[in-house]
Amino acid sequence: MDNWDEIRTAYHVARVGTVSGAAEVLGVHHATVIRHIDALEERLGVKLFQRHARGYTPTEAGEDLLRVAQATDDQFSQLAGRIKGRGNDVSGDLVVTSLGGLSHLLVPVLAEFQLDHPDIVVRYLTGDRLFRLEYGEAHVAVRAGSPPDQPDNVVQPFHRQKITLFASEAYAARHGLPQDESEFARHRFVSADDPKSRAPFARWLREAVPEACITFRSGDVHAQRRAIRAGAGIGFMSRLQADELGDMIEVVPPREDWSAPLWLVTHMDLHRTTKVQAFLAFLKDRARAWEDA
Amino acid sequence: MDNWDEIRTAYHVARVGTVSGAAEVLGVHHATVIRHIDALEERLGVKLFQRHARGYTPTEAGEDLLRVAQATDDQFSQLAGRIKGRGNDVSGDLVVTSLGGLSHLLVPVLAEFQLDHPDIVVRYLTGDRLFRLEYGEAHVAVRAGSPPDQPDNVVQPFHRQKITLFASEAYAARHGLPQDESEFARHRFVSADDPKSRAPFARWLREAVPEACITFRSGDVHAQRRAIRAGAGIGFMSRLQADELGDMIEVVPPREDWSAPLWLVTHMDLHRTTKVQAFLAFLKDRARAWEDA
DNA sequence: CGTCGTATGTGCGAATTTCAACAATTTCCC
DNA sequence: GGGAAATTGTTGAAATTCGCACATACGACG
Repeated sequence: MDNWDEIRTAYHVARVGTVSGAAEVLGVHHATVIRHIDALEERLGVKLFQRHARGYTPTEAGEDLLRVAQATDDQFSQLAGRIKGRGNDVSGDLVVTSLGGLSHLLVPVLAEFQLDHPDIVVRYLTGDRLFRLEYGEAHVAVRAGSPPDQPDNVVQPFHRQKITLFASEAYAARHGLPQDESEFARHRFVSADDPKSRAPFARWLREAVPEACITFRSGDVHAQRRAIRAGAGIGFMSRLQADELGDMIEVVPPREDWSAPLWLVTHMDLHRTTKVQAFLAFLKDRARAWEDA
Repeated sequence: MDNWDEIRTAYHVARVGTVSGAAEVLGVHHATVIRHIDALEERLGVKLFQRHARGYTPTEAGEDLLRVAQATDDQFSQLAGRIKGRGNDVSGDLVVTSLGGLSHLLVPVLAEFQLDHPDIVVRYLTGDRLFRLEYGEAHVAVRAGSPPDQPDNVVQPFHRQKITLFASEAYAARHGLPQDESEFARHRFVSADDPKSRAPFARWLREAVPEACITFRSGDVHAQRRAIRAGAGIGFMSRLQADELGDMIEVVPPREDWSAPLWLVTHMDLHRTTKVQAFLAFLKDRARAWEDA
């Protein structure tokens, strides 16, 4: 039973009772309707209508088709309503992904956004692997570093974190603070575990500080942060994070070339939807407050 | 939501996950599939799939469509099965119509046919108006008189009733019986109420018998029969009916030109179905027994 | 009884759809 | 890392479908 359009044609003929009337409803020529019916009957091997000069009267098979097609038409109408409506309301899942290290930025925003839109179910995905927008794994991704260049993704600059070296007050009390770069060699540092990290501040650290001074390494950003907080060493952190933790001392002023830019990435197909647009607008609005920090 | 074929295409794409795979299943070119999807998405204003090099991943809207279309496909498959099967088994309604005067012939046959085919529901329609095959009011009609010449109906000769004049024994005892036509004028006759009846025996009666002698007239054949039986007059009846009633005297031998031929009429569209064919074969078989009477 | 309005049915030209081939990209696998 | 396979995307050519005009038939209404 292929060719659903012919079923739809037969359905309207059964409803209206005449080929001409059905043709008018369908917006096609009545010859087309006749040909559809003939083709469908030939394929089924059963007459669906009895032809007479006053119109088409459905046979038992035709009435059976009428019932089924009526239900189908209802189903499709509801489906169209749902689909068209879905584009214009903010509901369903909103899947956001980012590197785990950005959760302190995103989670409060996500929570507030969910409060504004109760029909939304927020799913915040983080992990070591990158979740891929092109496979529909997420609606919005926050990426760091060099601008992503996926062809099907729409990328926009988001936020530039002010990043610099921090030490805890406990560390400063014990080891003092370096006054300039020449004193770095006698301090301890906390850094990422990955020696090939392309983050600008990580590259700077590899050049400015002897490797032996990096005494605490972890692949997890949260663990690094806790280590700095606990006085394990001096390490990079954003000002926002430092403010939040409290008792953190800014070792040197922020440098522009340390800060990794953040990018908002959405898939082309989803970028236009009001749900995604609503979230992007909300996120950018909240991000303006960060700039003042 | 018109163009059901595009929904069907989208359904298969959502099922298989790739345009190429869906195209193979559908037996069309993959460019066709792409255009269907594009057209459907444009009309809905919402993306149904996210495109990537590994295939098409359905969005929420696409998954919604998948569910609905899946159900639709099931429904249509079942429908096709029912419709195709219906052509080959003897079930459902069997609607037979005839003039009311033939019920004594048809009812026993219909009852026996229903016994042979328990899935059949026999509906026997009689009435003063002719039920019209071309409007689907009946599957089979038994017509009398000149061969019907409807273009869409298939007509076959059925049976020729042996018709002649009968009188009840009570009438014969009271009035005697006419020995030849010259004595008709002093007898009483039972006939149809319609002075314009074109039935051959009715026309003959109008010419052979003075109108004043027709003392009992009724539009209902059964009433005429009862009147003859009650001795109200001499009247036309088939031999079969007379045998059934008993105590009837054949006034004159049957004449070939009195008997109205019966015709079996079916609508072209229904004539080929096994249900109708089964009934026609059954009816003709039983009719052979009448010939001997 | 004839006319008119509405219906189905059919041949032919045009428009839309479909097909075929090629290009580009990604992933898988060695 | 590199080649092979698979998939999407695009453009011109072919085929199917569609629309128009006309023929035909039937019922309603004076």
